[in-house]
Amino acid sequence: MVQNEGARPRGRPREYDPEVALQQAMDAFWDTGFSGTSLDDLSTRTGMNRPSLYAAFGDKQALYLKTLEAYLAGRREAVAAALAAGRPLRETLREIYETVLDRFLEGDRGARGCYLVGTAATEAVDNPEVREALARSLRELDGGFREAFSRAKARSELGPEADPEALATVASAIVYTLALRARAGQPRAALRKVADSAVQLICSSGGPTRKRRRGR
Amino acid sequence: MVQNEGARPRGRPREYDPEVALQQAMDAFWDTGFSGTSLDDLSTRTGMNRPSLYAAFGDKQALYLKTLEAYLAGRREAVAAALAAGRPLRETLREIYETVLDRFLEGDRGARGCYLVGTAATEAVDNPEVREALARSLRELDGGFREAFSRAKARSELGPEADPEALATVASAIVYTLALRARAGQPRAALRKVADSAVQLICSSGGPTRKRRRGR
DNA sequence: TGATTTCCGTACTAACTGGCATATAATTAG
DNA sequence: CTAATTATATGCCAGTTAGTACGGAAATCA
Repeated sequence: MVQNEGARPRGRPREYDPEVALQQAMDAFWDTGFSGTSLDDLSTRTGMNRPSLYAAFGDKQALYLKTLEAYLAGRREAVAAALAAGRPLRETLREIYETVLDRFLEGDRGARGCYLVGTAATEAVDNPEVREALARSLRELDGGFREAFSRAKARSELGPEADPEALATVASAIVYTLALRARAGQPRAALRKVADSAVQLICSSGGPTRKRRRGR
Repeated sequence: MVQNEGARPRGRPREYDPEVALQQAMDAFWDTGFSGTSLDDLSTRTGMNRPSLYAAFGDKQALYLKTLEAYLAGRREAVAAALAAGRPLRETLREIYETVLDRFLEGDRGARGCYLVGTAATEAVDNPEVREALARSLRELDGGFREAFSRAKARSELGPEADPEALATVASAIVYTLALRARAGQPRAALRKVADSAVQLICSSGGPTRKRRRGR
């Protein structure tokens, strides 16, 4: 709302908050995909009329790409926060999965899973920019998990034979399967069980030097 | 082509093969999703004009649901074949992943991953029938893997502590991550590495009674 | 006050959408 | 041959699509 130093810009003030509107546009795409969401839908959900949408975000594809970036930025932040806490591997993984689940299960019209899985995957074949965003997203999540496993290994929470790269691909695969399962309507309890099984499998792998810390 | 006992049906013969046309329609949806594929697209890809499409498969959604079922049937068959061979767990898993990868990487316009992940996931929030098909698909694949792990456990390829249910969710998660990665453009070698890491992790879990059969 | 800047709202366009009515072609039955 | 049957082909429909032109509204600046 307030601009630089409270100095309002020159002309008629906007009646929307660009960040809020972007989030609302994302919600719309999240429910019905890129192709399945019309400008009328976007207009309704954001409360902006089409010319304003254009002025603010460009055409439909540009708007969609901006929502993708916003989503990625949010996830990046969440993963970084989980890593920064510096807690044991098990807890870090659990926190990431729990955070992710919260996000996947919200939504007025039912659980929607991961935004990328639900919308970008469909568009990726035909649209190089979306495909690149999807690829970047996969690399980022892999990287985050790899970092977690590397640290755990350095702290001897994992044995010397543990392969952070390999564990990271499995750990991120769990995120995507949770996304799909959420979208298919599976209840939270089932999803949590999936995550817990995976944490168990991952943390009890990689050699004999594992810590046997059961329960929370 | 040939009908029952060579007896041709009454009127003008069709100029298309329903099975081939269904496959072609599937290819179209696979590339651009349900909403992103128009009846014109379908008409072009199948070589059928719209009235023929309607007569053969019903409306767009009915056609799409039929392609989903066909895809599921194909995958069911492939998994059953891999299980029926009765080979060691490692080899069974490897075969399933290799089969799946072949399917995910084919396509004129680039790798397309899993049909369900690429198309049904997007539609699942808004469309109960698609959501149900997606849920069914997840259950089926989980079930197939569970069967594989149960058998392996019975043959002492896995230790008594191994949990077939938990392993199955991880194993199927790998399939979906392969689908996403393929769709994001990752090369076959990278995908194979993902699969191999997962096989390694899965097969070397679950207690002490594991067979240490390295390499092929 | 009036000029300037920025944004909003209506209404429009040309193209495309899913679906269907109708006419015609190709085949079998008698 | 004619009638009946089944498929294809053309073309239309009303509704929707993404995108834009244009005039008015709301603010600042002088």
